[in-house]
Amino acid sequence: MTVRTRFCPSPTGMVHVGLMRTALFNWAHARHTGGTFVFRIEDTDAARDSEESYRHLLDCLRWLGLDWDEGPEVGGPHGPYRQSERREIYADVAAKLVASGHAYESFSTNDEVAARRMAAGQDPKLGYDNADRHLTDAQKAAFRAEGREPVLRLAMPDEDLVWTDLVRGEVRFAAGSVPDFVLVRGNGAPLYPFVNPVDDALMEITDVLRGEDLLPSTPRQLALYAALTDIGVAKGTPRFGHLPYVTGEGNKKLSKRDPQSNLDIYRERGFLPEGFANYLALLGWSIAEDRDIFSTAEMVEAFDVTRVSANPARFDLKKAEAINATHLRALPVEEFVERVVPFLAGAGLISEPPTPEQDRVLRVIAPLAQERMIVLSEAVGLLAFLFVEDVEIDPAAAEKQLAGPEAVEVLDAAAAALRDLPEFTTPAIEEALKTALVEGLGRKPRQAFGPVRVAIGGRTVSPPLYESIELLGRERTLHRLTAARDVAAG
RNA sequence: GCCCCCAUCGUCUAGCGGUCCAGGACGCCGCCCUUUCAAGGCGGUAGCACGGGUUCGAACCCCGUUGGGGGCACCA
Repeated sequence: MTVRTRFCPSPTGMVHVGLMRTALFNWAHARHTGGTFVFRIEDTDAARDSEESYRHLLDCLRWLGLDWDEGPEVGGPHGPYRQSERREIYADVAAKLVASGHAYESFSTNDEVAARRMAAGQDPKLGYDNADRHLTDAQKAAFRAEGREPVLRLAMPDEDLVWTDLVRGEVRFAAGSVPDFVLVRGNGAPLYPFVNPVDDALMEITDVLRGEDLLPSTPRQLALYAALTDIGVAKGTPRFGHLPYVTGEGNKKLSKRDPQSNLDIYRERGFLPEGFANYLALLGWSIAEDRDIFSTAEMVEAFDVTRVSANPARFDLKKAEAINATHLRALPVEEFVERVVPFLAGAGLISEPPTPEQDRVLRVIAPLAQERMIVLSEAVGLLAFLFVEDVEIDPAAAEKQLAGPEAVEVLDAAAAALRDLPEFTTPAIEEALKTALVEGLGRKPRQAFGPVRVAIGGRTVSPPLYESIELLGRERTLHRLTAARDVAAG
């Protein structure tokens, strides 16, 4: 039987990195096995769901490079793929469950349940006591007469609930440890623990990979599946695999509150989709003993759910950055330029698309910039000096490099050396500056080039100096040298 | 309180009974290269939570302890 996995988020608020990891694993599992990846939107909570969040979810999935075979905007044989459009289905299945005796009407209020447990000397936290399982028609009529609206509960079987988890092996819950749970609210609204398995069954999902937080609800789903299979709605029970948490500082599950959990910040900083996917994959999975850099295609090739680790993984920004930097450096120059343009344009440094001159400059500087960046947004600070008329000199850099007569002397000598240079090329510039500053003034390279760098780039960190000067051109270079000289002279 | 999950360097992990006085990566610390910052090269630091078994032999299997995490809604 071919594998069918699914990703079924609810469109509420921001997109969580842990959620994306779950999507990635489901997708990779489907792709590795030649199966189908289904995308379904669980928008049954009108109060929290939003259209904007829905769109954003699709956008994030596509950004990461995860395509779906069935789902919103692509359709498929099991649609619709938004739960808000599937209401009648749930009502129909619920009715069948009641008719077949798997589900029943329950009138007890929480207070009544708690009171009964207390009276029996039990902990009220034990939950529902299955008291309404065998209500007579007369009793039900009496409750209705009081104006009560029953919820629908599933009658749990009296046997251990066991499954072989794809990542954890055998997991067992003792018979009687899970109370009959609510499928449909008193007002007729179907609940998540009901609609989720119903949709999975109808969409013929074979492998459910989801967060560890849902592990305790699996026994209920097993029971539901058995009932659904009995009434012909499901063809059987899927395999389950519970993925470990992605945690933040202090081993706590990365919360929605934690800014670190928002995928947007990584996109905005300029993580590459393949770099971020690579890091996400490392959260619970490894491709080989001595390797951790790989493409998404290589992940698909090697992915095996069975080898996913069961222990929680801490999200480590430093490592994520290191992985991304490696991918960034491996990018062909053309592609690097293409990806960096939106960031430079967004900062107002270049136009989009770049002018021919901007493009020329970018192509020259790209390989030099590429190897000293970890995320694309850094290009803005690193390359701004090439695309403006006058640089703004960073005060800290000025204080460090543009203070006193020594700096004035260096800047004057540099200007003099470059003013009448016959060929304004990188080797000629290097030669001229070394001659003038190192030999001429007897300065150590460090002292000689520090002030020049700040004059040119406005900061102490920049791409290689001579290349930068050539790209800048004689006029702007001399102008900046003079401007910096004035700063140094006080 | 009840139920469940997890346990190898600071972090992510490899290890699926002998080839492990435990391998890789990030981080950190040195050194080299060097016009800055990086990158790159070389080297270093650091770990099988504890206690019992099983076995000729355990990081690997079993039990317990401890520690960490999660779930117990007419939310998803």
